[in-house]
This record gives sequence, C-alpha cells and structure tokens, in this order.
Amino acid sequence: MLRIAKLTDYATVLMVRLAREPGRYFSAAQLAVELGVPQPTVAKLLKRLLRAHLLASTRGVGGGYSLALAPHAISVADVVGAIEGPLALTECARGKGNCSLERGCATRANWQLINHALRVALQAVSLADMARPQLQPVYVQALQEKMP
Amino acid sequence: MLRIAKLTDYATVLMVRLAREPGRYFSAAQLAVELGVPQPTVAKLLKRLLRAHLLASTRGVGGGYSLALAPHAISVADVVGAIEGPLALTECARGKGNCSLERGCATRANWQLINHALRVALQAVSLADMARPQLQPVYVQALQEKMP
DNA sequence: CTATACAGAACCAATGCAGTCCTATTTAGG
DNA sequence: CCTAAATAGGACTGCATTGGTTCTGTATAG
Repeated sequence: MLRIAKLTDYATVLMVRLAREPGRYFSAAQLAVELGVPQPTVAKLLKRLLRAHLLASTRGVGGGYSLALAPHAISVADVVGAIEGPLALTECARGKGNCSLERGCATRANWQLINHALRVALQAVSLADMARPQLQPVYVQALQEKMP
Repeated sequence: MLRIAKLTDYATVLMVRLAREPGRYFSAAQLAVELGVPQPTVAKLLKRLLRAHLLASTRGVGGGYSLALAPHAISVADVVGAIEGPLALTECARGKGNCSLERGCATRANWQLINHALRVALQAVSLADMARPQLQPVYVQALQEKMP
C-alpha cells in the first residue's frame, strides 16, 4: 500500500496545528486533547520533532513547544524524515550493499530517480501550504518548477 | 523510511527481467535461480502478478510466465499496486473514515494531492524504461508532461 | 501415465510499530 | 526553598504486518 506510518500522519497534523499560530507555545497535553490522540503518543512525537530541530521547546510551568522555523520553511519531507528517518524507497537506495541482486541490476539507478521524484514532491509542500484548506494552485506550480 | 516492501522490489526486478524478452516463457524455478531469490518466494510473487493481470501463464511441462502486455504498457505503479494493493500514503486516503481526527482536518485534501503526485511519478515509468540502463531523459520528460 | 509446472490456500517466525511507563531535569510561582 | 508543571530520554510490551515455507490440487507435454 506504500503508506506512511500512522505516527507520521499524526505528526503532520500536529505540525500544521502549530503552524497556524507560529509564535505560541503549546504543551503536549494541550495538543493531545485538541487532536484526540493519547497524550504519551503526542509527547513522543514532539520529542522526535524536537530532535530533528523542527521544534523549539521550553520546560517548566507554562512551557511547551513551538515551531523552530517559519511555517513556509518546513516541508512535509522534513516532518516525514524526522519521524521515519531518511526516506529511501528501496533497501539498496540507502547504501548498505547487502543486496543479493547486485550484479547486473539495472533497475537500481532508475529507482533512485523515482525516489528523487517523491522527495521533490514532499519537499515542494510546506506546512504553510498544508495549513491552507486547499493548496491546489500553489502545489502544482511548485511541483512543476522544482521537478528535475 | 517510507520504503516499498522488499517483495515489491523483487517483483520489479522480476518484471524487468521478463521485459527484456517479452515473448519468452519463464518458469518460476528458472527465475529464482537467475535472480538468487528462493523459489517459493518467486512463485508467490508471480502468482500475485498473474492475478493482477500483468502476466500470462501456461501450465505443464515447458510452461511458465510471460508478460501479459508490452513492456511499455506496464508501469512501476502497476507492479507496486499488484503486490502492495492500491497505494494510499495516509490511512484516510482510502475511504474507511475511521479516522479520529476527522473534524477540521484540513490536511486531508492536501495529502491526497501529494499522494497523486507519487502515483503519477510511478505511472510515468514503464518496464521498458526500467529495462534501460539509465532512463534519465525519458523519465524527466514523461514526468513533466504528466504532472497535473 | 508420469514428470513438470502453475494455482491457491494455510501456516509460521520475526521484524517493526504503536503505545505505555518510568525516571530525570528544568522552571515558574507561592 | 519547595512544589507543581512541564519537557527529556530511556526501556518495555503487545500486536500487526511481512517475508518466507509448505501442502494439496490441477493442467499439460511427451
């Protein structure tokens, strides 16, 4: 089915929520209630996003999380990467040449290209775009500009 | 990591192999040896590809599998779809509205578009393309033509 | 009639993922 | 100075999916 992990899906929703009020700090508990997702799960996601330097945090009473960058400067690819690690459709696409089909495998280079197309598609859409109800025109324009 | 299943990867390699000699029939055993993948696994993949009407088969001695269509008429999206089912990045993207985040979830429509971009990218590349050592120019042209 | 090869289903082990819990550490406020 | 609120960073667990196997049945060439 080639789907992203459910947690990644949650993460994008979280990030879009934060993108709607860029300056404000939100606690994990607050976001959990607002989105209807269990609190520990939300906390875990926020931690991962923090480690990827997509969020800023302050501790203590009244603390919480906020975007580390402007909404238009964070792409969907960034969020996916933060939760799932660097994206690589095929096993061999991320080094580690433990692929039994090495010799004469002409498809590898081509997978890289498909891979790249996907990455571009995800990079072309920012949180600012996602926060819009429907981004059709922006999206199409960005994609066509950025396609290799 | 957003990667396709290993089996799907095998399947594309299989299909590309068949695409190199479109008329010829290959037995599962033969393909297994040639690719260095265990025979039962290859057999299973071939069955799935057959059910998706991407392959033709004949039984009995000297039987085997062959492409059901010309190499340029089968896309990578077809192969991925045959093994992994219809592709849908997000859970909600394939109906079944059991998503707790329903109300006010503006990101859904946008995911659909990203989804669509991926589908187009996979559809733009055929087995004939994959059989080429490097498809750069063809790929770029096809992608840019077909982008919505 | 037998050996070859596909057809289809059931089955099993292991990996990975969603989700929880526990123990620091930091900070605002009384 | 002490407490409550909040993040930081782990370790741990149950479940679902996936990769892979095995078995039984059916068709066909020679």
